[in-house]
Amino acid sequence: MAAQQPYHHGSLREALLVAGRELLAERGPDAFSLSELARRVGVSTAAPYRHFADRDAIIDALADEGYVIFHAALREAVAAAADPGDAVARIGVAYLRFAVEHPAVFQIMFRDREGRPAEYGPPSFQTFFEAVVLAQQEGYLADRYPAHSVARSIWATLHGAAVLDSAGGFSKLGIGAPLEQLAVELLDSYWVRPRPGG
Amino acid sequence: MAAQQPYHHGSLREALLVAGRELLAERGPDAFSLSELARRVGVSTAAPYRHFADRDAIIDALADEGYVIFHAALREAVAAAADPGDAVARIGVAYLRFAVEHPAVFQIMFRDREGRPAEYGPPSFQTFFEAVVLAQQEGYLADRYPAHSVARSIWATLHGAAVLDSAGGFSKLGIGAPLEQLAVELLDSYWVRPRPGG
DNA sequence: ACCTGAACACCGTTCAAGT
DNA sequence: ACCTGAACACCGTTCAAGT
Repeated sequence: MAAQQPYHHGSLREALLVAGRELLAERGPDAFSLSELARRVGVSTAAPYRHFADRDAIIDALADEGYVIFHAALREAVAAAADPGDAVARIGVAYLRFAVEHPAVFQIMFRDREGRPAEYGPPSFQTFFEAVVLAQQEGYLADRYPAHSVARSIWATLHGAAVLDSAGGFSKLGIGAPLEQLAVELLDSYWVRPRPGG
Repeated sequence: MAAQQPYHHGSLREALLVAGRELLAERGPDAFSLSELARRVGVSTAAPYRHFADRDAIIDALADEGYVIFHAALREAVAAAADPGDAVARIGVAYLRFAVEHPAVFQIMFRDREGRPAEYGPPSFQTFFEAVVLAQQEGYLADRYPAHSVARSIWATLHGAAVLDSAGGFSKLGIGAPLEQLAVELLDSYWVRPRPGG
């Protein structure tokens, strides 16, 4: 029911991102086609180049959208937490949930890329890091190593689980436990005193 | 100095795998081109299809080679270990080292794929699992959760660290510590009694 | 049985030309 | 300023034809 498109699309950049989000979710990062995207938006294959440098630039823009959603999810987890230990635990669940619910976006967020190395999705890691610092201070997490080291270990555990799980690695072992239970088992070894409700 | 190739290559399958290993290491999985591979081996672009169903089949074959090397590395780690706790610790170092030394192969080994879900690189996970069982029995690892759960958590920690590190995530934090030190910090929380030499 | 040559559909990217 | 049309180099894959 869209009206006949005028020669100038008007909000092509927006339209490319909206349709791009869908295309990425449908096809995954590897099969994400710029030509297909242009076709869906009803524009020539050259048109997107007026708004993005190349294919990678669009994917990066979609990754940026992912960082925003991801970061919001982590902040919600912290906001809902009863105390610093609970905050770390809830971030764990949120991390896994994000990876399962947005597998393609999750993949591009942490992919390696020339001039844009896979990062921790800052400022998300910063949010997590602060939660770890507080949890250490409250005695929930060991302080044998500095906070950045502990944060890195827990982050790696969550990231590894997210990658393997979203890729089907865990289901291979016949484990279909809910994310909450998985998160509890994954982080179990890090607690040095019981969490509230743990 | 290669002699003029006869019409029948003779060992094309082998040659494709050898050159494929190189091409994969040079370009990474995404830019791995079947045409380029055929060109390097000095054969028409259609020739590889006599030996592999498609591009994915060659990459899968290269992943299989990766599994073999990976598995050998884990077994060497176990063989060199002083006891079950040390075996788990050494597997950790071997895991990280493999990811750093063979980043492209590591990526395709654990990639998601239709009909070939990313797995733990069995039988490598089995080797690791057995080491965890023994380490639990010897009291090095907690037995609050069953061995498969503990093994999964440690595996996730190593996998996450390997992915983030080989993608440049860790260097972002300015941490250039050697792999051995990184492995020690990553696995620190899992030990419930000191390892030999820990 | 194994490989070539040529073709097809698709892709990312560029650029002169249109509005 | 923004978009089209047509082109280029490249890709994966297929298939009749060659040895």
